[in-house]
Parts: sequence; C-alpha cells; structure tokens
Amino acid sequence: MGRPARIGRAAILDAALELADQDGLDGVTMHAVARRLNVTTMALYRHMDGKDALLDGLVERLLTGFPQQQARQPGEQWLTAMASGIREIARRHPAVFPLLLTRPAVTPAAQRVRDAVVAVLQDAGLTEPGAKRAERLLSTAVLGFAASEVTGRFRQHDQAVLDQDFAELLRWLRLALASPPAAEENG
Amino acid sequence: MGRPARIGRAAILDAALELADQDGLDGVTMHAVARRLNVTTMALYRHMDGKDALLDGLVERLLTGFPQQQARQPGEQWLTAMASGIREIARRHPAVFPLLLTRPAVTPAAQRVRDAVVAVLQDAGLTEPGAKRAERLLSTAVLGFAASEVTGRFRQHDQAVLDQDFAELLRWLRLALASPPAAEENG
DNA sequence: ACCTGAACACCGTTCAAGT
DNA sequence: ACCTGAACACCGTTCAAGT
Repeated sequence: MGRPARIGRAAILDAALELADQDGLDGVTMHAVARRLNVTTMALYRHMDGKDALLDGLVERLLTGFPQQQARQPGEQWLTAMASGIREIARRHPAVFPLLLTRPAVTPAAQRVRDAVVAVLQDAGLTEPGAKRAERLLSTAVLGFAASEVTGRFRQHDQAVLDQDFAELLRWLRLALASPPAAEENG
Repeated sequence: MGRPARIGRAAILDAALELADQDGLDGVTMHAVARRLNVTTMALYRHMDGKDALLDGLVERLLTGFPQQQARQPGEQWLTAMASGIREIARRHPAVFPLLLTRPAVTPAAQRVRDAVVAVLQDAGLTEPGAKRAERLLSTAVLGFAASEVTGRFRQHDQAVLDQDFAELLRWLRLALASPPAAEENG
C-alpha cells in the first residue's frame, strides 16, 4: 500500500512563496512550482486543490507571520508594534502581500489574527461591537498602506517621506481610537 | 495608404471593461477581448501595447469616473461625497477596482484626481506638504475600504454593518483632518 | 497511495504575409 | 495602415496508467 510522499502541502507552499518573492505573482504557476520540486505538474494536484487553493495557502502563510499583540501594553505601543510588523511582512513578500486585501479574511488563520486585535481593543475599553468595527477599519488602513508602499503606488516618494506618512497614519489611528463613536449598534 | 481602422484603443477598453464586469479579471484576456470585437487577437496589438497596458487602461477608465470635488463646500461634505462616489465606482466595477491599490498612481489621470483632492485640503487650511500627505493617507483608507468591501474581505457582514463601518471611517478621517500634525517637513 | 504520460483548451506574443 | 494566418512557448486541469 503506497510509497512515501515526495512532496506535501508545506513543501509546495515553500516553493511557491520562494517563486513569488523572486519572480512576482506571475512567476507562481503550477508548472513552475512543480519544476522547482522536481516533480511533474500533475503531482501537485494530489496535495493542493488547484491554483486558487495555492494562492489561499500563500495568504495563510503571511497571516501566520503576523505579530501577535499582548493586551495591556503601556500607551498604544501595541499599535505601533503591530503595524510595523505588518509593514515588514509586506516588504519581505511584496508580491503576495496585496492578496491580503483581495481574498476574504475568513480562514482560521485570518480569524485568529482578527480575534487577537479585537481582544486588545476591548482591553483598551471598547465595547465588543466597537472593537470589531475598529479592527476592520484599522486592518484596512494598515494593510492598504503597506500594500500601496509595496506595489509602488507611492513610488514617486522616497523612504523618508513614506516613513513620515506611516507615522502620521499611526497618529490618525490613535486619534480615532481615543475618540469613541456616539452610538453603538450591530456587530 | 491604408484602410479605416475597425477598432481602436477606446473600443478595446470598452470591451475589456464589459468583460471584467461580467466575468471578473480572469475573463479579461487578449483573446476574449478580440473575440468580443470580432477581430483576431493579433489585431489588438496595433492599438494596445499588450496585456499590461490594457489593465493600466482599465485603471485609467475608473479614475476618470472619480468624483471631482469642489473646494469650499460647507463642512466636510466634500469628503462624504468623494468617498461615496469612490465606493459606487467599486460597486460598479468590482473586478477592476482593486487594481487601483496595485498599480502606481502616476499616470496623468491619477495625478489629476490627486491634485484635486490636494487643492481641497489646502483650501481647508492644510500646508502643501501636509495636504499631499493627507491625500495619500485619505485615498489609501478609502480605496482600501472600498476594495475590501468589493473583494469580499468583509463577506461575513451584511450591508447595514458595512454602511456603519463606512460612516465610522468617515468620522475617523474627519477627526484626523481636524487635528493638524505637530511638525511639517518633506513633501 | 503517490507519481507520470498523454492530452486538451486556452493564454500572451511575434512575424511574415495579405489588402 | 490595418488586419489575418501560422506558429510558439506556456498555462491550468483531467484521466488513465504505472509502481
């Protein structure tokens, strides 16, 4: 009954992530991944449900690298730490990163990241629906900024300017978190 | 010397946008666009510089549909109008919209949109570098939110929740614009 | 159970040729 | 000047067959 597997889901994702980092998203093809693993293209289909599942797997890889924030840090240092960590991931994997804004954040890995941020926000005094809403806006702003940086949307500006942009973004977010909304309904 | 052209850049972009709206970005192929125009694939290359130029052209199409804001509106109504207009474009062209965060905003059309927003912000009292920075963060937040909505990143939530999210986002942005940064350097 | 071979419809792009 | 025909390397995916 059967021989040992020469590849697996993990090895496939490793190879795909390397290809993405080297050649961009267009370089991530089933054929290229298989070639890198010294296997025929069709062998991948036993371990991965197709190209779309492969891309979802890459997004999951990035998510598991996200910084986990501890609640109850002094001031709003957790915000800086989290946003900076996310920005670093974008720099490390510029081709894959924008997919975070493109694919639904409903996988277990994504939910774990969201829950952690919501917990910190509740710890900081927000109501549960308020914390969940703030998490959505927070993550959108930070992901959007990091993605813009990495796709070259701001390519006319040098690093110093973008660093100041980032600092200003954090100031905006702290302002918002310090000023609670008037009413609260719906989750 | 030559016969009249049966197609042109405009017709190609029309066809491509229709395909994107109907079948998603994956449906936008040189072959499919040509088929829709009753022309061979190779005919496109005389009018369009390849697939990448085609996608850039689609982004340009969306940008020219962006709302142009008048300065000196009472309150910050221009912000609501602009953000709502952008949100509507996202709904109308959900497949193409995320490309706005993915492709550099350096084309003439993109620059025009940016300049208009910067002008309004200066009119509201920001310094020039401050207005330019605010424009970058503003557009990132609004584009990021609209893109998230349209790619299904928030698909667990129904429309009412997302509408409240949007209102809260606008509140955040107004707060930020009402509170000028401490120092100003670099553009 | 795992991988390969053969095959298919489709993709982006080039070049020479027709009108 | 504009479009077509023929062609190429590559893509995602399926299915039957080998070990």
